[in-house]
Amino acid sequence: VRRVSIKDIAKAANVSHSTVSRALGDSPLVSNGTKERIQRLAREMGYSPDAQARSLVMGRTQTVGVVVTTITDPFIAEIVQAIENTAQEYGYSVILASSNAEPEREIAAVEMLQSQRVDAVLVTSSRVGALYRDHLERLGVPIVLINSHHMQAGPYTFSVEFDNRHGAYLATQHLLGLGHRRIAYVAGATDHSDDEERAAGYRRALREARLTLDPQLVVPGTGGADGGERALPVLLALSDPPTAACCYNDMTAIGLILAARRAGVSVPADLAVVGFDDIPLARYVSPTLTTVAQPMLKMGQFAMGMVLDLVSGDGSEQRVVSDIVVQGRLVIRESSGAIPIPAKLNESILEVST
Amino acid sequence: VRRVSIKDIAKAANVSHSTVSRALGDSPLVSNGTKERIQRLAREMGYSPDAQARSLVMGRTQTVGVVVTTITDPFIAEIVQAIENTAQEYGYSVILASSNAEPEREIAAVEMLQSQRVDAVLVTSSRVGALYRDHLERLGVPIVLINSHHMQAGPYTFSVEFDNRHGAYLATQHLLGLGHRRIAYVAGATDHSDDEERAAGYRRALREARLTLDPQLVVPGTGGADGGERALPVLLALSDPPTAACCYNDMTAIGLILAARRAGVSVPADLAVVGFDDIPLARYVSPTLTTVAQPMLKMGQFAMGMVLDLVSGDGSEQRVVSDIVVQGRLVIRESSGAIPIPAKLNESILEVST
DNA sequence: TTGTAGGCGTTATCAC
DNA sequence: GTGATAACGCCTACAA
Repeated sequence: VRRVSIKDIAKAANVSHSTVSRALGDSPLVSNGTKERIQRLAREMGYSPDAQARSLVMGRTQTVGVVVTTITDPFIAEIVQAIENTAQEYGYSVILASSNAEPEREIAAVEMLQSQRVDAVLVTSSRVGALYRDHLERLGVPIVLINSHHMQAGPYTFSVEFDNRHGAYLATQHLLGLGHRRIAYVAGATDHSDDEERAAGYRRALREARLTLDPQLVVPGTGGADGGERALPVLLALSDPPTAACCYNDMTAIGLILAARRAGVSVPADLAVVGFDDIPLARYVSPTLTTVAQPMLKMGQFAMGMVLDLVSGDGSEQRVVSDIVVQGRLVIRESSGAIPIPAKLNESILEVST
Repeated sequence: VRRVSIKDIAKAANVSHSTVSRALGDSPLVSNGTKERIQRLAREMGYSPDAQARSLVMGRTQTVGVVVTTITDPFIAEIVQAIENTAQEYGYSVILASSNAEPEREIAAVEMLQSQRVDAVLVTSSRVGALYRDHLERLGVPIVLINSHHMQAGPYTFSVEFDNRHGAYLATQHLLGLGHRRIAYVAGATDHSDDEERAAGYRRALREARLTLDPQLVVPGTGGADGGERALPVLLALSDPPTAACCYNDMTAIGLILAARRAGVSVPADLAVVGFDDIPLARYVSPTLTTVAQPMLKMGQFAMGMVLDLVSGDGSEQRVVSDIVVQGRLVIRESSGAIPIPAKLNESILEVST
């Protein structure tokens, strides 16, 4: 059962295949009569255009590549979902490639996407190594980095990033507003730039409140629940222990809360806790977790939007696309001890020119 | 900066483009000298083969389509991850299409995949409508349905399914083994075949234990946490309330546990609870949740493995591929009141011929 | 308004 | 061993 091509339709309609091509493309150069006849015929014969053949002559595939570390990360999944939705809306297909954070697989993925001649590449949450960056740039197609810290923008590289600093600032400010003066910061993995940015937001909030930074209140973590669990005894052992803790992320906060419960420390009465990320779990732990939510949906939409801007037109003109920084939103739940009023703050977008 | 093709390499190497094609394909028909020379040249010139052009002549794209309702579902994400990993391993690319469970988008997705000329399609967790099935079959490529209840296998359609019945049987048996005699079943959404199968497993376990089925012990739910929350008062109001509950899924179980805590009912002392699915949350609620884990990784691997079997060869011979049914594994945690010994039971595979 | 011819980047089938 | 040449399915000048 061979596939039906425009030539088959041409034969059946007694016209040339170019006429069929035009009719299916709804060209004005073909009479309405034959146009309808051909379109009906195409439908009846079960014609499906061959995207491969089309891109070969058109020079664009209407396809984008999405590189993720793992689609298993709920964060990334949400972003990819948004990307796919917008892509579909504009007639683009999405090729998914996961790297498992292994450099060699990341490179293999890029090469695969290159062979597939994708019109653009979107990369999420990659700690882009210099070497990898070179491979990306060599692609010769626009690249949009999402929450992937790129040191310097290349000619093809653009970015959508989350404002970690401001997010942590909001979280800390929230605790300050509740009257806390001894506020700890439980960090994530060391030398992770996300963590550094969040720590900076924490410090800024304290500075603004004219509090001196007590280095003892900043304890290391891991990014996982164990980090929070190990942090609790360290904090309790302090001569002047904190009454609140701002955590690198939700899992750290959850670890801290679990450890507190076991130690008989009441959250939020004895220790108020805020997390970061708003993972699904956050609304199911007890107490439910106050945290900073990232607008994954928007980030995906913006990223794909940038791609669409970049690939539209014939590519000759210089494109004017700005990097984007999105702001988070504080989600107040039980763990911080505030009256849980669904807050909807600062869900604005800050644009930064390239 | 035009792309470099084999013709460009041919010019640079003073050979014909066919020789280049052969050299790059590592054909034995070309002398080692020129072969190496050409391959080096290709690398230096930054050549990347054009998958479009190749598939056009080869008749296969080395590409599969994956249709999901939403990649946001951690379950589906895990399966897709496994699919992508195996696909990558065998040199296949995956095109992702999400339907949001909307029929029209599901059809649009299938048409897109058809235009992309994917070699096969994998569908996860779709409640495949008859209409949709027709569209799928019309594709003319093998289709593997994962946890998508397909009434009857078509010539191109194969399946990988989870044994819901056996899973619920295991869960219920576990509660029986702990001495419970009044065991409730909190259902999911009505007319969902997963739920029906799980309920059947529950009934079977009770029957085998020579217990009469009390219809009052089977209460409706929603599939979400609210279903479990609403179930609790219904169960407590019974003249002879249950001492244990087997839930349609983890979210239902978690809802039940949350409601129990608020009502002062101790879990597992007053009410033992088991869930189904082993979502990430299950190990973080308190008490941690005893549940039935589905081997998502395996399901993805099997599914992609079937695809590889189906597309290998020249397609002329009849393929012998069996539908697959995978078994779950009971994960014993705190909520059922058993001593939490990591159990590794029944992780076997049952094959059913097509 | 329609048809003819060429080409997109490959691989495959012939000759030489 | 290597080189012409013809596909694959589509689009698009150019010609009629």
